[in-house]
Amino acid sequence: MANEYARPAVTASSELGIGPCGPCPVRELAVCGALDPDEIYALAEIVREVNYAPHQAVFREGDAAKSFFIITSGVASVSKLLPDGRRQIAGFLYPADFCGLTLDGVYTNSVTAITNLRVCCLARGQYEALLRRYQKLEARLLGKASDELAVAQDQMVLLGQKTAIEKLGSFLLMISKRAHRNGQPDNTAWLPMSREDIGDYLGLTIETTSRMFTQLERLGAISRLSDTKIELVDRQLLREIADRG
Amino acid sequence: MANEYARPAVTASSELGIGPCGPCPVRELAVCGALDPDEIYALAEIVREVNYAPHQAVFREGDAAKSFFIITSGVASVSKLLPDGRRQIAGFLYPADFCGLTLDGVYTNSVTAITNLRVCCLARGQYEALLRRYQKLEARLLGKASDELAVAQDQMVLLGQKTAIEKLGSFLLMISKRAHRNGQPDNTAWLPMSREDIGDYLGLTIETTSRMFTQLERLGAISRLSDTKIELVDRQLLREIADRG
DNA sequence: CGCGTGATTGAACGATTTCAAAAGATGTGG
DNA sequence: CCACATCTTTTGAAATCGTTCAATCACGCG
Repeated sequence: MANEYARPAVTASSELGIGPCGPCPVRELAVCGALDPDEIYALAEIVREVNYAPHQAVFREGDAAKSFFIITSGVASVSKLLPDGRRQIAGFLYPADFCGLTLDGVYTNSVTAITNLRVCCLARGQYEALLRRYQKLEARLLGKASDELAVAQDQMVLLGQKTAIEKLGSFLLMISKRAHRNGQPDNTAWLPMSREDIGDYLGLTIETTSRMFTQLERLGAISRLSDTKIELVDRQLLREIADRG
Repeated sequence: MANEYARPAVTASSELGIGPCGPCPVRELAVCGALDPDEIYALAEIVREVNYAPHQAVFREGDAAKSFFIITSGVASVSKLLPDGRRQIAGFLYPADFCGLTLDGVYTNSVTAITNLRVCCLARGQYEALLRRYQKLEARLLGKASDELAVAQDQMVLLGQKTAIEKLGSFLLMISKRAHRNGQPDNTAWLPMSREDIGDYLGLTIETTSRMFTQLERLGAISRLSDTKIELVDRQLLREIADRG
């Protein structure tokens, strides 16, 4: 069933009259938002759209970096492995996020589809040429990168200093904030990723992650509508738990 | 005694015939390395050199971001605080590293001198103008930022997955690698930062950090010449410890 | 209906923290 | 130059939090 996607489906830009960027749902939010309509047209010439099924890899740590990607729909994880198999998820990618940026031509992390995923894919040489041509694109990318750096440092605080319940509380608040920013209700958190993914993101085991869900529910901070749907019942309480245990 | 530096000493560029960039020891390595000699001259017009004594803050999380900095000599820490005082050190800055990059005009972390520190300081407006003027400067900065992002993700693996002894082993290898890259012997690690700094960087308490030093020494991986000078006796062993416990 | 997978719960264990004290280093003033 | 005060690092013992191992539960699907 997942095999239907084993070879990602490709939609060449020429197949769509106006090109893939015309109907793009994240054009304004992504790096592309730096470009004017006519410049977008040049962009549309060189991008490919690619789909991935859950658990499929977009690329893997150590692979030659052939492309740069922008998520157009779905959710993906960014992860790194230790030699013995321990895994750290460095972050989750949502529409308008990018991945595959690298200095030396080798990916330093792996990106894997969690839900059905649609990405916009630019060959490395082409996107580098594009950056040189449109400086505002490079400026925007620098802005996004410095933003990511700030997020990464927040995650270091979480991983290095917070207790298990603080970690899960912070995570749920972060997810709901992100959903809110994208126009969804902010008292709900949709969790397309597994408990294992969440644990690997928070530096916890599956079991501890699960126990903290139960504990947050018992404290009245959240309510579990399903495994993947969490209601933030008492946002204020959750905030306090996230910062002070 | 530290008061001598309470108001950082400033050297205006005009006071030096050739300007502050002429004798700069890190010009080639830092972002500035992207510029040609005549362009450096324009840069020299707008930079100030500033000195800080140990423990002095270059800037603090939440401050209005007035400047962008490049370290020219000494070592500094990049840290973030939780409301209750817990602290995470996100990284250490060495010569040629930069700090103070921000999207929205507010610093998202604090930078503090560990040793005597000398930095090159650019007013925010001026460095933004400079970026717009010299695209290769922006390209280089993007390169450095994406590099930092990769380092940040390595640190997440360390914080989220590694045990105490793996953390300290990885830390010592990282420090010695960095020293080697700067032309120093790679079998020695100089640690200008306190045990508390190291602990806050690795997500450990002072006591655990200290115990892991003792344990690495007992295992024959390192030898302590002093609190701040560590010899990496068995690099291979240290590598194994760092990755597999 | 029964199987398989992912999530939850329980109990014992172990790594790291916490609390407390000793040992070393650094600096000051007599 | 030594004695004393202060600060940092190290060490020890007890407590805690999160993990590990094992079993049960819940859901989706053939």
